[in-house]
Amino acid sequence: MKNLQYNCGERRCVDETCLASIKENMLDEEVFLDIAETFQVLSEPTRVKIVHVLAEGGELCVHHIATILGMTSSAVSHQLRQLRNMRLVKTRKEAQHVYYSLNDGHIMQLFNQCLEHVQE
Amino acid sequence: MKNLQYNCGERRCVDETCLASIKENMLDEEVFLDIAETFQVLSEPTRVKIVHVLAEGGELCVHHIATILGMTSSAVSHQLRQLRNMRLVKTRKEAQHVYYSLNDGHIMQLFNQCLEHVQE
DNA sequence: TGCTTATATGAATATATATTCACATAAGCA
DNA sequence: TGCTTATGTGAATATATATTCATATAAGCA
Repeated sequence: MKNLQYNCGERRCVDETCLASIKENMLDEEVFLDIAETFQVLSEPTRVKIVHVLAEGGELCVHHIATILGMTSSAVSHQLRQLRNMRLVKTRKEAQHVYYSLNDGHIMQLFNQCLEHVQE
Repeated sequence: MKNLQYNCGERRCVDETCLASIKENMLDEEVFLDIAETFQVLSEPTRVKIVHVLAEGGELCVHHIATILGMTSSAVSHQLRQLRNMRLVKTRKEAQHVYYSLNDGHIMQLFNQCLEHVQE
């Protein structure tokens, strides 16, 4: 796999040959969609907060998350579905409760890195 | 600064004392907004593509970016404004052209990390 | 000076999506 | 069995935002 680590532009590139070469090096449309989708998960404050409280609480049911955030269970449940679909959280059912917890994955790495940056 | 690296939930937490403690450990609203805003920049395929072509081309004017992506200059310009506002790109004016290039920063680290994950 | 190109931007439109609301299901409990 | 609580979800609403369109400005050029 080609190394695609990106740095700041040191190169200068304006001729037609170069433009054609950039066009050829375009990744599949799907890759761009995947990247956008990944960032999209944490592009919403509510979902960011949910991830944070799960990191703090370890395992929490919908009602508790909603209480902590001061939101309705319904709103939280809708957002949890998205986090579930993106495998950012996992669930454990116990009686009438559904406990949510973080599902270790790539996105948590991004989250941690972003948190560090923001807190600098 | 408190260490806030998050792992999967090994802890179990359901009692009221614990809930109160989580509430106390909530970060400032602004932190959650900052994180969401950071991820928001790359949550859109067009902006992801622009970052990619700038990484390939080094320095490109609006028209060239638009040509490569098959979009109007206007649409690209609108998106570039957002990337500019978030300091993800920088500009250099030369005659009637405005050359855009990546502005090394935190978000590019996130971008590279995400690209790696997606390509696995 | 007039014409073309490059860029930027406000307004309008189209689309995506967060939250609310109403409601359904399932479990515990009196 | 009824009542309450926990969760999930479709539809409606409200809001955010991507793209288009019209237009403005600035630079190069005939």
